[in-house]
Amino acid sequence: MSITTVSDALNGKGRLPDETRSRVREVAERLGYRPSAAARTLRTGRSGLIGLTVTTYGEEPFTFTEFAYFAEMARAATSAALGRGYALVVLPASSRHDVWGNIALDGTVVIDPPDQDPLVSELYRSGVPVVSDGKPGNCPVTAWVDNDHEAAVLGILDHLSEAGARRIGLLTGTSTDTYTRLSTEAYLAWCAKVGQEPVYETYPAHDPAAGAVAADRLLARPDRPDAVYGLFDPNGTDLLAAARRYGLRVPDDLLLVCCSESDVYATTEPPITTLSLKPRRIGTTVVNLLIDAIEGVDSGTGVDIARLFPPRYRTAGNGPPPGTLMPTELIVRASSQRRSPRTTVSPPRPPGEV
Amino acid sequence: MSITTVSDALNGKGRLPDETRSRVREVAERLGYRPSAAARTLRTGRSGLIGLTVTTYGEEPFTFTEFAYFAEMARAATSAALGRGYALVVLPASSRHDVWGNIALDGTVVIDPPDQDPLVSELYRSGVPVVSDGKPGNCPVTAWVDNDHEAAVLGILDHLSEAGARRIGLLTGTSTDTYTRLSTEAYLAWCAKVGQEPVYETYPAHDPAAGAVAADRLLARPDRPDAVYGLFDPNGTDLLAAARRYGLRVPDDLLLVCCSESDVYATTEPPITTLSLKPRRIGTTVVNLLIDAIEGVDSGTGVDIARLFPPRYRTAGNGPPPGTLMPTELIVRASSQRRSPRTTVSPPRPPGEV
DNA sequence: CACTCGTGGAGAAACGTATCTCCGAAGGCT
DNA sequence: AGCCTTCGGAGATACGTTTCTCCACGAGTG
Repeated sequence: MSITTVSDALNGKGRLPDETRSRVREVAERLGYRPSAAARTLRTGRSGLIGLTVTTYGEEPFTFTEFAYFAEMARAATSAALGRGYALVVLPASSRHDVWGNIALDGTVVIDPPDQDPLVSELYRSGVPVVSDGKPGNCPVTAWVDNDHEAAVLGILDHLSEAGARRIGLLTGTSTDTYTRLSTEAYLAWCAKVGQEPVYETYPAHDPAAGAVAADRLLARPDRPDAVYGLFDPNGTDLLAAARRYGLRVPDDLLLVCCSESDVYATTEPPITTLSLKPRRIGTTVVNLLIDAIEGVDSGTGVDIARLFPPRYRTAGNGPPPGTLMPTELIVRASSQRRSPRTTVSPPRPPGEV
Repeated sequence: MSITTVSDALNGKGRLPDETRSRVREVAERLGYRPSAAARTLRTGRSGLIGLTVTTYGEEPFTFTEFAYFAEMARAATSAALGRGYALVVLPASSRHDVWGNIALDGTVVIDPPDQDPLVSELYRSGVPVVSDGKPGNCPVTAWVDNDHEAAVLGILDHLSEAGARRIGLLTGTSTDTYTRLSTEAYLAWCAKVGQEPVYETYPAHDPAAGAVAADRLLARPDRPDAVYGLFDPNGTDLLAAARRYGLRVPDDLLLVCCSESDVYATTEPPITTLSLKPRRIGTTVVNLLIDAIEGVDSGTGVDIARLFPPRYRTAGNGPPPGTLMPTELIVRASSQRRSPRTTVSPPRPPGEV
């Protein structure tokens, strides 16, 4: 009885009679044998570990559960990874460098990497697949997934227009992440197209107190908007409170929409129309894309051709990394309708239209 | 130039002149050399990885961000681990068994393990340190941390009594986790002591809709309480809504306290008194205890004696595992005071009093 | 009989690190 | 001069897998 035989028996490889396999398994069970994950990782080059990197705001070590989006996304990602036999390691980009170096990762998910992120560049250079949530600016990534923020904003603006809005304002952030940038750009482009003067206020999105102040500023302007879209989760309550202070009725005097994953907006007075980014879909997709890349699966055909080449040629593809745009979902409630206060949900567009 | 020299130079070990060290480091830098985490783990037996296990409710893969408590606790735990050079792997207890086996963990944090949890037993038997959040029933663990739930409940009941409550009700859960059990027992003991008939309703805490129904049941009883403590985060809003339906004014007709980490209760109408379990403190403590155990540090003296014995003798201590009770914090708001509506915060007791 | 072929299994190398042991050389001491 | 000590570094081994190669043996085949 050799080591080879045991290994083959436990892994279902080699050519062994079933009798030998079961005998080996029985003994292993009796001994309480557990294969060494470290040795297996060393030998196979696979750890079964995926990094989940979150960008950090402010001084907090990391804020990944601050917004419901991150929490939901991380949950879906963990779940999807587990389902395919991988586990997730939460690793803020700001972690001590030695922690990053001490962990064997098969791949990494990065959430909204800043342009020229040195961490992402280094990972990519060392051959670790990187899939980003949020269209990357200049980072070289294996693939990326993002919502169609432009379409989402345009859809909301059109929706508000149809509800009778004449001057639509925006509550947006000061940071330069993709979400904020694309959404704001889409707003400005829409304004240019329809000939409306932009009316917006910005604030540091990571500061919960600043949101209320910014909402107040927006409604205090001389060119006060008659409809507002708030880019961040707490904006709905902030705007509602500000509207009350100014004696504005929602939706009669002010139409309101905000981006949020929270269902508290179903029970506010009035209920507020929200845009959902569907973080669970994003998380699942990101992880599946990453694992496909790790395992060298061409997700189109299921057949693996790239695997026949040495690993270093895998990521040599020139041209932009493949991206997937995922649809958002507008949950229409009373705050954005002057006619019928009934809640309706827009059918999500099918994914894959880049 | 040998492998030994390189290893020593990079790790700051051995006796080498500084000149050699810096030369080696420079070449390593130029080559973009990164040591193999897998090989290091194999050789040293340390992976730098800590498992974070969450018990699962219902059919959802895992619900660890459902309650703010878990989210906060996990965040603090991740942060504390990172600060000491470890990373956290989120691993639901219900994960496929092959995932557990495939990861080299230096230790595991388990959140509220059920009695006789086979997973915990196996980990403990294989020598992996296990620290639990929540006093374990019959599980053999290395150490545990929990809030002083009994003291917390008694404190709340006294607080409500002092505010004038004559009949205090409880909204509790059907599950048998430590938190629910200890809190409910403390309530019943208090009732027995002061001679009040217990008035409580139970519901499956993982079902968000069931909470509102149970709150309604509680206030619909013929022996309707004039004060209620709700054990779970959403109970505050549920009870408030139920009180409105029955035309009860808070705090005039009904005093309200619930356990929550959310600060939405500062802005409800009226603001609601909450009990905070201080999950960040718990998460930090749990992780530090675990890492102390991993590194064989006797947290009392800083001197390591146990390390001198073979590892298998480390956990052989008989007697109950060491536990730490952490204080809670009662944030008193208008809902539990008939006199002064000003918010006050009780001073937290110092930790370490078991 | 000589051969091929399939079956069951053994041997050994390799993954990349950390560490234990040992060795030569140079300098200081008696 | 001989010996001890310190310095700087080389060699070898082990960690526990996976996997490639190879071997022995028996059965079938021409």
